[in-house]
Amino acid sequence: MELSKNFEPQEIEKKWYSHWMNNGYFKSVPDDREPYTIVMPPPNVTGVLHMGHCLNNTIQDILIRRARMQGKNACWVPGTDHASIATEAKVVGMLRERGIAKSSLSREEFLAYAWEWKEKYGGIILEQLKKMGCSLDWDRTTFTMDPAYYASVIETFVKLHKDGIIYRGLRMVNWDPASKTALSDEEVIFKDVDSKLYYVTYPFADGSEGGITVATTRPETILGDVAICVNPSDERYKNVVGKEVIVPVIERRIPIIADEYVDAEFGTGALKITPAHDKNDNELGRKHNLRALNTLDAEGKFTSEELEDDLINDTIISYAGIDRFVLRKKIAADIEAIGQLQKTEDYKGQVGTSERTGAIIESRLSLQWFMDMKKFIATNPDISAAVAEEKIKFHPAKFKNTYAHWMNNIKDWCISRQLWWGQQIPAWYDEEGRYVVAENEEKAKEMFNTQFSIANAQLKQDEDCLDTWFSSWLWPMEVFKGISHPDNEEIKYYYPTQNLVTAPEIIFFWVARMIMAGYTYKNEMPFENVYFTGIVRDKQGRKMSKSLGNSPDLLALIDQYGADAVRFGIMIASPAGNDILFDESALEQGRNFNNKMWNALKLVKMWESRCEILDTRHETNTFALRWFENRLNEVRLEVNELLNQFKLSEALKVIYSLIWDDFCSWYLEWIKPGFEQPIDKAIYEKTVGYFSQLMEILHPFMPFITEEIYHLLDDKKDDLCVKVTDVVGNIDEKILAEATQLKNIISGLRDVRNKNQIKPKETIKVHIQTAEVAVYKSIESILAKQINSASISFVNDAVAGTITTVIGKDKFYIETEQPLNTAGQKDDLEKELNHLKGFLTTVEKKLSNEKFVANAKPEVLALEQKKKADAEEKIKIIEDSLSL
RNA sequence: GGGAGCAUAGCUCAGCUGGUUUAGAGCAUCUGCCUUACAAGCAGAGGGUCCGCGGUUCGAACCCGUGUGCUCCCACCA
Repeated sequence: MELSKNFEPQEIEKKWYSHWMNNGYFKSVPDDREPYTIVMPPPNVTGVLHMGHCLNNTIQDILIRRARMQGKNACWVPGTDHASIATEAKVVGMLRERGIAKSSLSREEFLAYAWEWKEKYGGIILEQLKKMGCSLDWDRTTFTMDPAYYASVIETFVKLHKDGIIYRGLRMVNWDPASKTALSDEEVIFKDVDSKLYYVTYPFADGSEGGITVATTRPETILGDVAICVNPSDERYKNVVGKEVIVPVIERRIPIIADEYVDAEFGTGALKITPAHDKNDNELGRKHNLRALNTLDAEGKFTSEELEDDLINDTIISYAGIDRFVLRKKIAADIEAIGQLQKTEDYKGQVGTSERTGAIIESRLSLQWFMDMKKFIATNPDISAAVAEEKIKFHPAKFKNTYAHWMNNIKDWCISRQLWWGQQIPAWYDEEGRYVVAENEEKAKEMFNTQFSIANAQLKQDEDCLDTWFSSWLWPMEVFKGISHPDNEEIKYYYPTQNLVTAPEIIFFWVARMIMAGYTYKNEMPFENVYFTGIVRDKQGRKMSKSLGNSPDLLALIDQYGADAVRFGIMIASPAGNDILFDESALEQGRNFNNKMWNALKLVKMWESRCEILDTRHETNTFALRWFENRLNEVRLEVNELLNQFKLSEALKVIYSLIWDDFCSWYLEWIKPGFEQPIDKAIYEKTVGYFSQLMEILHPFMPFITEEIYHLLDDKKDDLCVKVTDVVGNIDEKILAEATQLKNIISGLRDVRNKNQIKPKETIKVHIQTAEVAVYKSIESILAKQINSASISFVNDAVAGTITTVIGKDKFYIETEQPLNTAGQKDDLEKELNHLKGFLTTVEKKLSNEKFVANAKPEVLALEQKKKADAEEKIKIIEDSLSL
């Protein structure tokens, strides 16, 4: 069979993915093997594949393929997340483009559009993962709004409500005026902004001279002011506490009160209190029994609905419907017009923004559903202990602290969203606003009957739906129906899962909450290890984003370089938890690696028809065989160890070097027969075996090319994808050391050739002066071939008229036609000599130090003595050479 | 404001509990090669005050202190 010049991934990748699928290799059913489970972090249905997914899923695929090859029952579960707020925003946008307003639709009509959208776009990302070679059990694909999943979320809500952990209450929440919904604290992102501090004077109500000046960044909230607060120990304001002042524009009389909360150092030391629009103000308001007057509607526009009639004047009527940021400037101008704006100052502050819409968050008093997290985590001490005690291991471990800190400062979780796309809150209200929480209307009616003695109540379900994360926290259980059908065979077999691979950004959103849910509902951790990936950035270290246009099209990259090369490129420089700087040159390196292996295959295949049973050359070649076998085993142990520690990119580097350097550059060259010469059959067969093993080790990282080469090497019945790896045998350290020495000699003598400008085709003659002639017997012919030497002989004395070099403890005399560059040789030897002398000095210094000799461990001391002896010996050899 | 982490070759990073040859790899660079698997390649080479300063120690890239510069997380001082 003719092999193409370079590796051509496209067809081969397609071929193998369908082969693996047709054979059901990714499918898992419980059996008597040890399970190895990963649940994929479900991407949003709105998503398309980007570099972050690529990194994340490549890592998972490496782990799961490795487990499969370790003989475990590997199960990797795919799925998608309904992503309540993100998806709803997309659907609303899509409708707007079609000229349909969400407000013109009923809930049912809107949801019909949303499902239509989900069916159309929701599966795209999963299809893209197949291109990357991800070995997911597709039959298990789960969606967080599948009927059973939906029911399990509702059931969880009902249970937690019954236990008094979920409650409904009027609280200050983070309000997103763009999507008109409440958000949890985690969904608010604080950003630095340049703003202004406005100094506004409130005149005294009794008409006395002056007034009190406050500094505020938000003049628009003045309309909701109910008090001015100062620090009780602030001398400046001692006399005014208890007095009343007039709020500018709205002309409301409000008291001056005192509270320790106020920082006398900030601004003027006087704080205006707006309980309806600020969390801290709200607390102060409650403490001091103040009203909360809301002046902004759900979209962040001014409304006078909650103001008392007598406070509404013409100016205020003219504010109706004005957006908060326009209003800010307008009110500032109006206050300035009446001479009560003292000054404005530039101010650097922070504002909270919505993670999804980017809108600036309003603190808003709102009736929402909450989870009492302190109470919840107190129900099971394992929730806090699991990570600290490393029952659940974080990689890298530094995220333990982050987790612990969050747990210790946990706040109530606002779980209701004013959205339709999601699990609708199972609370049922009658006309008088009484409510019960139940799985369905029928049960709700029964409850109304027992609780309120109302038969056949007319009930209406809560309009709102639940936070997306209130469903995804059940993911590792419910993908195996562990909530909807507890104690089924699958959940018993697959749970707890082994690994979670995810981004540190969602440690609170998701990881922490899965741990809580896992311990609560299964009394068991959801996963043993959490591998936190870094953020994929561009070459300059910038986050990849649509607006910067620095986010490459992954599918185009796969087309261009092949999936294996992309996987290689993204993995080669991505240690756990570190950001990765994505550079297309890494993909080139991956593609080049493909070609390297492909060409090695071509070389080996060329020999296939030239196999003969040969005795000549065989003896020295056994050195290459014995060495490579041991080297292979050595690396297999090392890779195994690295993978156990989740050092994936380290492992890949080691394998890369094993294949490129050890196998291609050294081993194949050592056993390579001369031009059109036959190769020994035994050597050929061993080589095919080694090559197959190399493909086996690399397979989890680069599944397609390895499977292809594995099969092209010889006629194999099995597939690499499901091959179970053998145990590594013992390692012969002696031969590894001898090979290292041989490599050093080859490189050293090649360097001599280079420096003396001996042309590659020109042969040399080498005379070796060594104490260990026997060692050279097995490597002699390899050495001769590798340095293009016509002959190798052993001598006891210097050979005149040759180039002399010292490698290790042996001297080499090189006979050549070239004129001798004695000066250059001398320089090199002297350089080496200086280095050794410097080294010897440091060693001698140590050894002559009494305290070192007294304190150092015996093996350290022995080592230093050996270093000294070695150095002295080498120095002597070089000095001998120099004297010639 | 609180906490965590990082700083090693031009770039990206290894270097585990202090001693293994006066620091390693990949990429990039330079030199020589179209050598019969591979120029997307081969062979070889150069390149570092291990961020600064101080300390502990017989011995520090590694431990401690301090300064500088980055990064991230948490926290609504209006």
